Parts: sequence; C-alpha cells; structure tokens
Amino acid sequence: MAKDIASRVNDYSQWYNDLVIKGGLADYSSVRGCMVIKPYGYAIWEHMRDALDKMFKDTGHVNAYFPLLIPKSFLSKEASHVDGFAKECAVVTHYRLKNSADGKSVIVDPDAKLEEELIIRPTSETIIWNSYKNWIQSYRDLPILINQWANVVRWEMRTRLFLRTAEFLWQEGHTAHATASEAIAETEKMLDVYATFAEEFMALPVIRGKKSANERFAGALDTYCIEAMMQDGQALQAGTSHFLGQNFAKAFDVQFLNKEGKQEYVWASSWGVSTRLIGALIMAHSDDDGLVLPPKLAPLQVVIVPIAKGEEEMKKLFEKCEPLMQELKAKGISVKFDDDDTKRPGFKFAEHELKGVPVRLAMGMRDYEAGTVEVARRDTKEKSSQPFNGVAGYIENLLKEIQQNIFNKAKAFRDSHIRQVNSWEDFLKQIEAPGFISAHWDGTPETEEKIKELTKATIRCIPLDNKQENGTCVFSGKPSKERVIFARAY
RNA sequence: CGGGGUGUAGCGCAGCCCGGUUAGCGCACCUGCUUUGGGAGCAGGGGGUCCCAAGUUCGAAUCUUGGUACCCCGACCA
Repeated sequence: MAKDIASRVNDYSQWYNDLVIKGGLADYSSVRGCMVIKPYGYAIWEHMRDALDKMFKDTGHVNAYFPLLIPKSFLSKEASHVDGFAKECAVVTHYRLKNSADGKSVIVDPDAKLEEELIIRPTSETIIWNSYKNWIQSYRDLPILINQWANVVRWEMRTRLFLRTAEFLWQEGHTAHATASEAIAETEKMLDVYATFAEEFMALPVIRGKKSANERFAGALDTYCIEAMMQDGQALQAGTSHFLGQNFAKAFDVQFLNKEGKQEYVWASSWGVSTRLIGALIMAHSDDDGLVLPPKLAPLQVVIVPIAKGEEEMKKLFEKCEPLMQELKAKGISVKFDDDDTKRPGFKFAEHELKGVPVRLAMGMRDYEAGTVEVARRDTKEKSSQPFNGVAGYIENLLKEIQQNIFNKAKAFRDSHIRQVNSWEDFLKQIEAPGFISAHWDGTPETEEKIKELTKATIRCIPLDNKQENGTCVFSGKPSKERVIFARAY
C-alpha cells in the first residue's frame, strides 16, 4: 500500500486527487478552477498531442491558429450556440489598468472601456467561421480541413483537476465541405481517429456512439462521441465530433458557388479532445499504489534502479548498464538510470510505482556477479530475474505486452459492467451499482429528462454498431428499436 | 446562488471552549556521520504577517464584529 494515497474503495475521488497531486501531474493554482500542469503531466499531454497531430496530418489536416478573444456579438449569431455557452464565458471589458488614487494598488481604468466587449473563447466555431467567410467563394476552395491546438476557458461552477477545469488545453478541428455527406463522412472519420487513438495509445476501450438531442453540442445537428468507463463504473466522454450542418455557415453567411453555378451554404464539422484525456487515463488504469501508464504515453518507459554500496559500485553498475541504455534508446525506448544517492532503493521503487513507470530494472552487486537483472512490470507488479544479456529485446516485448494487457484489463472490466435492463424496477436497482446500463428508450427528450431527474443517469450514447431489435422503452413502455447506454457520468 | 465546514511553517494538524513565558507536533527541508536488494538511523539546524481589518483588554492564535479565501453537499455543466 502506497503511503499517503487514499484507496479506490474507500474514497475514489480522493484517490484520484492524490494521484494527480502526488504523482506530480498537476498542482492547484491561485486562480479558482485553474490548474498548473507540471512537467510530468505535460509530458503525457505532449505524447498525446504528438500522436494525435500525426493522425490529423495523415488524414489531410493542417494546423492554424485563431485568436483567443472573440467579439461578443459573434457568439450570438448562432442561437443554440449562445444558449449553450453564454453562462460560462469570461468577458474582457477593459484594456488598461492604472494606479489607484492612493498609489497602493492597481485598478481598472474606467476610461479604457472597450466599445465591444470580448469573450475569451470557450470554443472557436464563431471566430473561425467569420474567417472562413472570407476564404470561401467557390467549390474549388473546399474542403477546408483545419485543426488548432489551443487553450479555452469555460467558467465552470465546480471543477476537478483535468476532468473539468476553467481553462484547459485541447485541439479543435474545424472543417468546411461542399456537401452534407462529405461533412458527415469527415465527422465519422475523426470519431474513428479518436477511437483508434484511445484504444491503441491510451489502452482505453471506448464505445463509439451518437449523442441524444439533450446531450448534443450547442449548434450541432449531430454529435458523435467516444465514451469510456472509469474504474468506479462512471462514464467519461473522451472525445466528440460534431456534424454542424449549415448552422454556422448560415450564421456567418458563408456561401460558395457550386459546379452548377448556384450559391449554396457550406457544410461543416468540428471535433475535439482535451487534457481531460489525462484524467481518463488515470482513472481507467491506475491502482492504489499510484499511476499505471500505458507505455506508448508514459513520459519514461524504463527506469533502472542501481543498488550500490559506495561510489565505486555505483560506477560499476552504471558502466554495466550504459550499453543496455544505448540499445534501448536505439529501439526508441526511453530509459533513465536513477543514480540519485540521496534516496534509497526502496524509496525509489515506491516513487517510480507512484509515477507509473511501466518497467523497472533493479541491479545490485548480486545481479552484477550473476549476470542477471531484476525486471519488474508496473501493471501486474510481477518481478522476475532475467539474464542481462539480451534483456533489451525482452524489455521491448514486455512494453508491448503491458500496453496490450492494460487494454485487455480495462476492456474486461468494462464489458463485465454493462448490464442489459428491461424493466424500470430493475433499472432503479441496477443504476445504483457501478457500470453502464443497456436499455430500450423511446427516443424522446422528455423520457431522457425524467430518467435523469429520477436517477442522475444520462444517455451516454446510442452505439454506432447497435444491434437493431424491437423492444419497449424501459421507462415509458413505448416501442423502441434499439438499446442505448445509460450511466452516471463525469 | 442555498446549506455545512475550514483558514496556525512547504504539506497534514494540535492549541482556541476557559486570553498570560520564546506558538507546538508529525512529515518534508538543510548540515554531518553511518547506511543502501521495498518508503533508513542518529545528532544538530533553518523556517511563522497564527487569513485580513477593526474592536474589547495591562495583554489576543484564543473573546466580539465585519470582510475574505478555499473545501464539501446541492443547484449548474458537451
């Protein structure tokens, strides 16, 4: 049992907070709801960003950057968009400070009031579509496939590190197309990119689905999502992709001349994932000893802990390990020789476990003499003694195995916590247990609203690969042709 | 915005009810020595506007009033 970390069963929220803080991923800041992402946490984000960025480029997208500040009037051009975001916008009203009369503090200069107030972007559809208007005249200008890496601000009532912060980092793709089907195809393609990323890099199994009308993005015709299950059985939306129809094109009057010489509004998509993924990563895999990170995203994949009496032994061990480190680095594996002599080996073992380093090697003089090395894997905590010669190949395979194992483990957990429910009575009982519920729904927002009110569970998604089967709504008893996923969510 | 709670060293807390030496404990930190195969031991040391302001008093971390910040529960939330 790790020191100073709450256990998952006793206090899941505290356990999560402990891992974020004690694992060195992030810190609270002096601004309410905002966090400091520390180097170790940021390194995970960099790995996520690099992998996703490559996938975006490989699917034909380019990066650009649009302003942080958006004229207030832009937000109100799309009716449902403003409804969705108005309540959580930070607003810039002045552009200058000055010294107070007594000279002791700085105050907002009342003479420096902005003509038009600016909002800090909660998302960038409006400012981007205002630009697209100038960029698009003809079908030859389409499609536009742009992504931006940025920060956004949403003034949330209640925040949690990584999962819901007032400011967060994300990417937002904004594409413009000549036809609806092309925009829908783009929306689906990017959902697929997210699902692939989640499963292959994060080792996080996800359900691809569509949102119900209630849960749809403000301004979208359709919202697609990937939903993941955390270890407490709650759902977490890990990524979204929206088919925006012509809503923003109409709001910003973006028309193009098609091949037939007719003016037509442009079709759009937008899609994003955020630093919330780091929260998902933590809650999906970690245990009571600390973080468990998938090798593909771990800032450090292999750590070597030497066990030495005195400098001379330390030097011997380092010289023995150096060729191995070169060999690992040549394979693209990150490795560190932890020769900090102010900490003892036992402390280091616990520390690297807390930080989720996938593979730990330990070597003392006994191993040195015997030509062996102790290899410990973080995911199962199994230790074994391996011949030192050829251990690089063993480690390379082990990393792959760990990546696969934590995915399998998460998938087995999820699959065993999805329950089919066919009666309201059973629904009320089952929703109290961790996990997802698969049940028939009559398709009305009223029913969904009522269920949410009574149970706090929402429709997470209508799975894309859903089996079509006739049934009756678990709440209203009306006919339904497919099951949807209900859960309590982050 | 409603209900509850908490602000004392970097972190976690005691002291407050019942005012009175130099504000204390654990962890962390620094120095030295001994240690090193699962969170080391001993010795020495540094660090405080006791959230802020006003008041009561010979005297306030402690009592009174006002303010403020944060946390939890609710409301809210892609």
